[in-house]
Amino acid sequence: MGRGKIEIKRIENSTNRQVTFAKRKNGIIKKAKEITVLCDAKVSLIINASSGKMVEYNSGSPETLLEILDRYHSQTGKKLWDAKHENLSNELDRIKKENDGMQVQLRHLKGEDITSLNHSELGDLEEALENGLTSVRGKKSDVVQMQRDSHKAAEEEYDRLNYELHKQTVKSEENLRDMEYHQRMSQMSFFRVQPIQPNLHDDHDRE
Amino acid sequence: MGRGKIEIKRIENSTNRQVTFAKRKNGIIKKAKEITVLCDAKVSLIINASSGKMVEYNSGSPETLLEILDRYHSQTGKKLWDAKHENLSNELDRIKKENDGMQVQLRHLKGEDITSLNHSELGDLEEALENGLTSVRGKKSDVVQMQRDSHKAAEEEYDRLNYELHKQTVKSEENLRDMEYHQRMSQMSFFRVQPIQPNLHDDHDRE
DNA sequence: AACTATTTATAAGA
DNA sequence: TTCTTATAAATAGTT
Repeated sequence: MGRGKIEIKRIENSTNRQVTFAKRKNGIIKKAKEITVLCDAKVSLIINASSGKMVEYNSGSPETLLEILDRYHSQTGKKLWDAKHENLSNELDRIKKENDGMQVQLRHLKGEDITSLNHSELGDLEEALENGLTSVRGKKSDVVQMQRDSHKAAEEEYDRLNYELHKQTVKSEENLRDMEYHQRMSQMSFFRVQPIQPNLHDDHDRE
Repeated sequence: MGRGKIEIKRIENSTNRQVTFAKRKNGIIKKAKEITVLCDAKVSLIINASSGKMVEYNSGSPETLLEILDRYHSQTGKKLWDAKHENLSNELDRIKKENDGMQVQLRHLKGEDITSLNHSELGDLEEALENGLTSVRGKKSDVVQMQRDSHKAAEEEYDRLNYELHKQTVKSEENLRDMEYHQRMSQMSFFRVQPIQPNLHDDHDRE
């Protein structure tokens, strides 16, 4: 449709190609809008120029695009963006299974849901529980012992301090006694030695 | 473009609308193909009829569509399927945490990694283990009892069958004895009674 | 970016 | 439906 018919093959002239792209791009978008209105259709249209420029047309909101893509996905069964999610999805599945397994184990260890277990499984379970119990009790008694030890150490320290205090007290008392003794002694010499001293006045008087 | 000009508004006549949809849908797809070839463009086109029927056109493979959508995503910054990814990611995190928690619990119940636990936690753990052990032992003894019961029942059945067999044997022996007795009797009568019987011939001879 | 000769798409009819 | 065809619309080449 134009001055001349063109073959449908890549337009080699770059300028020409860009012009044609712009024109036809608008044309397609216009058509998309028209069919949307005329026929109640939902259209998702994304056009990438080789230059990297991009345009889009969505009838309706981005959610509509998502809906369309969802339907595309479910109807065609093609992967599309699932490839992105595949790893995540797989990991989720794997971990969910792991989870379930552990949940069962936990319940068994708590003695729940064990109706379906046979005798040997119950034996294994019992053994595991016994081992756990032994281990936990050992640890617990360690903790108790440690507490006891630290308590004992504290008591010993207390005793030692008490003893020190006592020693100090005794020493102080001794010191006190000594002081009193000396004091008394000095008082005694004051009262009693004085008269014994030669009375110089007397002597003097006598001389 | 047609016999008459039409307004761009919803076509009320359903048949007409469907026809127009089919025609224009083809037209758009044709245009999409053309621009793809002419201008080196990448086009992703998905058209949904209100009826639910869907068509698509992608220049290139589904991966191209994915690429286009990727570019759409990165260029527009619009969410699109990120929401899905986010949900998945969140769930994965949640479950991983759950998993870790259970793993710790399991290790604790097995008596591992309990160094960091305090006395009260150890006490709780011990209690849980004891409960589990009680429950498992109870179940185990139930199972043993059941086995014993079934064994006993089997033995009783065996005894009963043995008794039946014995009865049968005794009966058979009695029958055998009876048979032998009767046989002997008949032999005896054959050997002994015969002579006692009136000898008809003799009688006859005698007569 | 506008123009326009032509081609192409398509609305209505068969 | 599909085909036909008159006509509207799109657009290639030109300015």
